[in-house]
Amino acid sequence: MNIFAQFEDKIKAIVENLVSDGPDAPDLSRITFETPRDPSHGDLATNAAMVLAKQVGRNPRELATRIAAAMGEDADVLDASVAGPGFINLKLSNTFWQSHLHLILGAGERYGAGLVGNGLKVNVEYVSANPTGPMHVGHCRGAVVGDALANLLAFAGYDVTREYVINDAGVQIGVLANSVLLRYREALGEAIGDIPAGLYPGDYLVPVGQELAQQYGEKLLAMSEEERVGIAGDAAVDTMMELIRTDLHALNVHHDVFFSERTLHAKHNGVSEIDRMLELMRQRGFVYDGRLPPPKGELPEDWEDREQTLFRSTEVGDDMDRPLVKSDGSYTYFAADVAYFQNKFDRGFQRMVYVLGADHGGYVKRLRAVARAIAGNESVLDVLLCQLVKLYRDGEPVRMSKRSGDFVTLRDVVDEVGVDAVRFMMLYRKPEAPLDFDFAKVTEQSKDNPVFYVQYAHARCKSVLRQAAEELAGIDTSDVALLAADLSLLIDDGELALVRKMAEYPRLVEQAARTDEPHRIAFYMYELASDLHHHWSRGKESPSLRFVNQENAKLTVARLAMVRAISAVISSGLAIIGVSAPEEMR
RNA sequence: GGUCCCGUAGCUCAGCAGGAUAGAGCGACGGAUUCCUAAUCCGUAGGUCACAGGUUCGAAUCCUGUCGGGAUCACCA
Repeated sequence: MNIFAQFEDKIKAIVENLVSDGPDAPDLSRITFETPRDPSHGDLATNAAMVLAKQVGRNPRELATRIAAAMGEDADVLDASVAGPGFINLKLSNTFWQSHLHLILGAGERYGAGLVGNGLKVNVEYVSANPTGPMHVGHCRGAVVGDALANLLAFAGYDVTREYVINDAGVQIGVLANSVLLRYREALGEAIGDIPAGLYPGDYLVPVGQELAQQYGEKLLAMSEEERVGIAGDAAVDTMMELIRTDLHALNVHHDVFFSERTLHAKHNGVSEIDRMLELMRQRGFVYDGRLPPPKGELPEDWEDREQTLFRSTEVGDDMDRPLVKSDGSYTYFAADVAYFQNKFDRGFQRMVYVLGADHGGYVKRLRAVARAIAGNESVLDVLLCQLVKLYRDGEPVRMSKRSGDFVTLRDVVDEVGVDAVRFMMLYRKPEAPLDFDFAKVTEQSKDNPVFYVQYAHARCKSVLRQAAEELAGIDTSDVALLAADLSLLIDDGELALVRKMAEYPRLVEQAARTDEPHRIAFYMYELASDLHHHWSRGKESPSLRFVNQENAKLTVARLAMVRAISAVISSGLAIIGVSAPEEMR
């Protein structure tokens, strides 16, 4: 339990006694503890009196005084005072913070873990880039955010499955296959000239064509169109997925399941998963045959009014019903997605998270409708919409087109800027804010990237531990020894402030997990690093505050214990972000 | 035109379940290095939280509307 919840429980017990004479039980849910912005207000502040005053018809300050008096009896509370409109400020004893530090040390990198998830089965789907080429820089954000979110949820106690959907069933795979076949003919010695419009021109398809030429010789040319395209498509998708996996690993992004969309289309005894889903939904009244009203405004040129198979998503919150079958008789992507959601539901996931780019914003209502239709409510669904990354080079916007083969790959960015810097940057702003990414600027100024600031703090902690071992003969800096340190020697306010900062971490993890906001971890890491650097520099002016004190081994060990705790928290947070925690930076 | 996201310091962005005097980095200016890593620290300057209403003890935060920017809008994925 985090210390805020701990004190909330304490105060609720007190409050229940104080106001139990009323007719209705008061609503205590809005009572919270915060760390006051101004440290002179104490360690913790609560709004309890103000929240309750109106409910029970009493003066907030009078109520606060009575609650504070009771709170002051608590062994951990040094002082409880009333301030402002009815805040109750608590000053906690040094003993409390010292014993909390002991608790952090005992938990180590698991401090703050496992507090909210309850083992709930969560599916996090992210990246899912089309297997038609290497990943470009635009995929970067969703990949990092999704991966960090999965790390965060797992840390918070959820049973997380990380999933990637391979869109290997649409028309783009046919285009890809034909693009590869062109490269195949090229490999056989044919002059192909310019790549025709409508096909993928990228050089990355050249090896696939060569591979086909080597494996099949000229045999493919003699095959039927369908067979040839099938073989080329399979080969291309396999190779592209290899590329993508390699790129993802370079970005330290990992998935548990690569789910092929084709499996939803594959017939077993003449029936596919989509067929079955459609039948089920038809029975439940969500699928019908009908006509859609034409789009508002200007009619698309190729608009045809026809009867088609529709999903009754208006029934469950969407703006319009959605087509499930295209005019050529094949299923729409949406049909596959409904079946895919059903598939996840059948696999027992209690919560489905989709990490999508902002260009999919219009898709969210549809997904909610699907969740309602299949799971009965939309609370099982969480959509994290990442705004797009605008890429600049020297202040000029970079135009990218996958069609023309002209784009900055994710790999280019990772190789030049470094995984740690890229990941931290992607997480150092909330996902719903647009992100400007100047390639040249990031590359040049990588030293200014906040990731190094945090990593340096971790390296500093490790450095202190090494230094102490060198300077004090016979000192034991093992975790076991530090856990046994006499922490009551830590009485400096700067030291205790660091413990207070660390004590915020478990609640932060809870909130970040609850709101799907991994970026909060990154910001907290920066703050904790800042606090450490600040305290460190105090040792320059006051040598008595330095962690390593050659005259006092016991004090040194106590301080090392605190340093060790900080390194554990930073290391834990960086692991969630997916950034390395270096032992030294030189 | 409909829907979704954004609007906070010169720039890039935080702001925790509505809480006390709105924060950080960069940029600018001024300082700190015989001392556990200066990849660091300290100080100064800089704000009508887009605008207008509403909810309440209290609003950058919640609701409504307006303005501005971005994304998206049958049969693509």
